[in-house]
Amino acid sequence: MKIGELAEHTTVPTKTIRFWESEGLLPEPERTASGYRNYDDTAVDRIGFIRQAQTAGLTLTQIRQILDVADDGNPPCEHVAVAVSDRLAEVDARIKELQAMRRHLRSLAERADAQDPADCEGFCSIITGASSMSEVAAGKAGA
Amino acid sequence: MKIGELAEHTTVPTKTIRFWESEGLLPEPERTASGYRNYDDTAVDRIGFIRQAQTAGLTLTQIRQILDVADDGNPPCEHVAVAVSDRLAEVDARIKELQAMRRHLRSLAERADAQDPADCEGFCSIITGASSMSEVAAGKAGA
DNA sequence: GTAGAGCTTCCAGCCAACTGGAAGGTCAAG
DNA sequence: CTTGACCTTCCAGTTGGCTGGAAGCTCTAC
Repeated sequence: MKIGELAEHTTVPTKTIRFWESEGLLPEPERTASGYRNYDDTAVDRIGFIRQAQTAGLTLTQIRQILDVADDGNPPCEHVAVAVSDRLAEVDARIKELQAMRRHLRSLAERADAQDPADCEGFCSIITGASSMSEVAAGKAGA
Repeated sequence: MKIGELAEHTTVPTKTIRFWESEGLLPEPERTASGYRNYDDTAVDRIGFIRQAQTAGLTLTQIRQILDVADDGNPPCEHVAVAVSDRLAEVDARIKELQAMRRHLRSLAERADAQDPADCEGFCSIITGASSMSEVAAGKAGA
C-alpha cells in the first residue's frame, strides 16, 4: 500500500508517517520501481501502537525504545530486560504523577461544587485555597 | 517591589515574570522614574495563582482566560470549574492509556525474566513483534 | 499529451513555555 | 569614580512533534 493509503487507514498524515520513519519509529518500507514507499499490513498495527503509546503520554523516544526492543529478535537479553524495565519504571512514575494530579483535581472539583460564586473575591479560591499541593508538586506538571 | 524581590518572594525567575507579562498573564506594573518595574503585593497572589493553576496542569492560555474573566470583575469560578473538570477527564483518560501500556510492558518484562541468558546465543526473542502490539493498539484490552 | 493528484526530498517554521545572552542604563557601597 | 549587582529591551535558542512549502518526478484518466 502506498503512503497515502496507509495514511487514510490510520488517519495519520503522510507527513507524520515520513517523520516517524526519519525518527526511527517506522522501518524503511520497500519501494516501488519508481521510488514510492510500499507498505505491508504490519505498518498499520505499528502505527496504531505508536498512536496508542502517544495517547498514553509516552514520548517518541520512549516509544522508539520499546519498539527497538520489540524489533530486535536476538539482542543480549540483559540489555533488553533493562530497557523494558526502564520504560516500565517511567510509565509507573508517570501513572503515580497523574494519580497525584488526579487527586488534586478531584479536590478542586469538589471545592468548585461547594462554592458559591458570590464568595469569590479576587482570584477564585477554588484554586488558591486548595490543599494537598505538595504531592502534586513532587512530580513536575506536564500535559 | 522590584522584579528581583518579587522573583524571590514567589520563587519564579524574573525572566518568567517578564514572559508572563508579555503573554498577558500579568498586568503591566508601574514603573519607577528610571523605568524599573515596581510591583505591589497583589502581584504575589497572582503569581501564586498562576503557579498553582499550572500545577493542576492548566496551560498558560487557559490560565489567562480565567484571569481575564476575573479581571473583568466577574467571578471566575465557573470557568475554573470547567477547566478543572476538563483537565480531570484528560488525566483520567491518560491514566487508563498508561495502564494499558504498563500491562504491555509487564508482559515484555515477564518474557525477559523467563529467558535464560545462556539461551541467548543469537536467538533471543523476548518479543514477537506486531502480535503483542496490536493488543495494546486495538483497544484497552490488555495482556 | 496534458491535467491533476500523489509521490519524492529537503529545509523552514510553528507551538508551548521558557531560558540565555548581548548591549546598555541604574544604583548603593567603598 | 569605579565596581558589581540589578534592571531594561530585544533577539536567539531549546525540546518535542509535527506541518507547510518548494521543486520536481510519477501515475492515471481523458
